[in-house]
Amino acid sequence: MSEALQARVRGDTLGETPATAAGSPPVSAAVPVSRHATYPTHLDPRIEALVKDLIGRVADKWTLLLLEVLEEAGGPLRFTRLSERVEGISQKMLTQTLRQMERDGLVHRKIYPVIPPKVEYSLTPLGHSLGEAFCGVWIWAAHNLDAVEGARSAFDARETE
Amino acid sequence: MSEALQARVRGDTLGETPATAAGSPPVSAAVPVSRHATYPTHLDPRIEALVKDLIGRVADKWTLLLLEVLEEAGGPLRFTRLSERVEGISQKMLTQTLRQMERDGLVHRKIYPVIPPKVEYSLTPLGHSLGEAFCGVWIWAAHNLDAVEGARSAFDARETE
DNA sequence: CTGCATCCTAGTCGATACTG
DNA sequence: CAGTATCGACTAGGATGCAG
Repeated sequence: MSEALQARVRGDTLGETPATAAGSPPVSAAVPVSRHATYPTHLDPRIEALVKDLIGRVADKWTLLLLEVLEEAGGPLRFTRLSERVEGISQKMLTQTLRQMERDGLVHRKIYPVIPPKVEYSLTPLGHSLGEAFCGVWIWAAHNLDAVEGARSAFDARETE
Repeated sequence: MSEALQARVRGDTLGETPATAAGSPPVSAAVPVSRHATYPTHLDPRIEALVKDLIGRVADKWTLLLLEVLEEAGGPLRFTRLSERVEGISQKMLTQTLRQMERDGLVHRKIYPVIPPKVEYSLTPLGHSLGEAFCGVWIWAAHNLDAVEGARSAFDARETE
């Protein structure tokens, strides 16, 4: 899923996109979920590719969960607190995901040079805005859970017959 | 990101994922209602889990791409057309993703009993609505590409120093 | 044309052990 | 406490070959 990303990270020339919104106002969020049949990304196939890539990365399971936990917490959380709240995550994945999110500018990592170590993680404005953007999907999911469950049952029944 | 899904589809027991199994009515556990107040899903931790799961599945790379291609096409597309438009997808993944989406009620599969075979795929209203929900994320991604790129460069530079 | 079955590999995740 | 390092299990996903 991340070939393109990898390429970009490595420095390959894949078009440095100057931008989608160079001069536009920063991250206004309010989940626009618009109505049109066509997508808002017909700008440039290159940008589209990057966007897809970005989405793919950001739509990772743990990223999503961490995003929500941090959003929910409303403030900084320490490593251990996070691992407690995100049930089922291994500390490896926690570290890894946090690093990625930090790299992508979604979370801020504050280190207190004390013993024992203390590190606090919090959402950056960017991270927060992403959380809001996902709100639409979140709502969709909550709203259409039954529909999906139903479709699935129907499908499985059809298969089994 | 979709291990859990795969597992469930296969019928494995991979502890963790709550019983979402297709036919069985949701297990109503007497779980304390959660405490947060910021997200739109503070309905029930159970639902939250399902929603997370659902999102995890639906946020898959190929699903996203197919969703967009179908959305963009505005009408039914044949298997081969799809494979042409979603660059880089193997036929295995195409079939697999399509099946999953069909199972989840996102796409409709119309088979013409002719020779050679002809099958058309189109978005169901549910699938279309999901596309719209993702619109917010899509916009966020397009809008914040540079921010993320920047954050990443900065991060990498910091690491390298 | 559509799509299932098979094989095979690269990457991913989890558990464990160790350190500043 | 907050990680890093390592190893092993698992599997997503590409390539091929075949069938309806």
